[in-house]
Amino acid sequence: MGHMTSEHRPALPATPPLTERQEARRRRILHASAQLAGRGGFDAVQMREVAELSNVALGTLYRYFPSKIHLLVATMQDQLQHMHTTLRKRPPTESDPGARVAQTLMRAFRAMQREPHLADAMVRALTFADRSVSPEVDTVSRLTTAIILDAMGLDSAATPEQLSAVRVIEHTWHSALITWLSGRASIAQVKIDIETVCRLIELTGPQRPE
Amino acid sequence: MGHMTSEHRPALPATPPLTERQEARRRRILHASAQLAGRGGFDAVQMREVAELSNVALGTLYRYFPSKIHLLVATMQDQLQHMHTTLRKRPPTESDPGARVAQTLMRAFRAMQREPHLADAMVRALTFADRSVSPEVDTVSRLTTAIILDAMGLDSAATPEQLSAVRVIEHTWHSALITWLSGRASIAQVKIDIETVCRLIELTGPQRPE
DNA sequence: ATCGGTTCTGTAACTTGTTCTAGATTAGCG
DNA sequence: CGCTAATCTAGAACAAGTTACAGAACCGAT
Repeated sequence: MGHMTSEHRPALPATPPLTERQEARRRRILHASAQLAGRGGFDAVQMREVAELSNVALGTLYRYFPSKIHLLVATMQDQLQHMHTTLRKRPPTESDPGARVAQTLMRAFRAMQREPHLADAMVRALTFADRSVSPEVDTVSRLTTAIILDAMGLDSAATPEQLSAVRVIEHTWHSALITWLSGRASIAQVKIDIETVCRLIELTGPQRPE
Repeated sequence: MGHMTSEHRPALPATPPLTERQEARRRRILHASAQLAGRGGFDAVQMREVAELSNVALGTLYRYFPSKIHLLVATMQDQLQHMHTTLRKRPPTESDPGARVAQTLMRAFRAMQREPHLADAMVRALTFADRSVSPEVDTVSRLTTAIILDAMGLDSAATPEQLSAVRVIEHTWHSALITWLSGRASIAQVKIDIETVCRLIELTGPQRPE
């Protein structure tokens, strides 16, 4: 009896609909994860502590998130959603697409500077994830791409070259974050790297001026 | 007791000279690490196995490499040295600096395709490393920079802009590798990303004012 | 309200990175 | 050579991620 509930299954193996209590549990878990991560970074997110803090048994935690990496990547999804809606409220002011992307990424970067431990936990999990987490990491990647494309302010679809540039920007964004988080690059350095890579956008097949 | 010779300096610099047997032990450890990594990637490098395979006690292994991450980053240093000398023997044939860098990185990439498990172990360790491994990761970064600068064929010193471009290329290189290793990007995709980012070099010519 | 299957809980066990300890071995030096 | 300090070995012990399992609680359908 497949009713017509809003159920699209393009990718994931049909997430069974969660009851209210289950949704609440999921929330509590993600909240506890972000809280612990914000306090002490990747290492401070200990599965036993997450379970206790969210009033859930350890086994249940693992039923919701099959590994610590899954949990932290899901936490990043959550935070990115917030970031995306926040950024949409105040679109970048620059006129150049490249400059707009750089401005947006620097805003995101400043948000991370406010919670460096949380950023550490999420980014480390993201880059450490192996194939078993690919779908979730891909979701994060798509979110990041959406944020960048938003910043570019494209009316029409992006060209393949532009998409390549966006992917390179994402690469630089993640890797620059890592070097900053591990203390091997300064904030100024990250800024320069972001601005440098955003110049790629100017190079690519620009939207034809009308 | 307190002799003038540097004894247990908590800091980085002066590695006390190793005896021959110690040098041999270090070699055996690195060899065992690469061997296990080549077989099954990051997870297959288990400290107890490394110790046994290199005929060294577990405590000794930890004296030489204070963590699994340190060990794998050192393994990467080792492999990169090889790669550097190998690449030097056959410099890139392209004429454009950007194309030369892309060609060189694609060669390195093909080498990794021959040992994907080893690449996995090394790259995952590199990006997962925290502050305690910063000096070692920095060494790897300097090696990579040297390879890229070599490929550019610079006679004189690079300009700051060029150095920024090189850093962005490094970011892209690492991150693209990760997406490939975790199965989220194809080999062709990585190639495109490398070629895309290498276009930055053309932008930053030292003898080009505009 | 009751039944049957699923989910959740509490807890123990297992895995692997890391630390610690006591004794054997080695290196450097007079 | 013989001494002393450093290093190495073997093994236990600890920490945190992960798995396993028995019983309680919950959900949906009858």
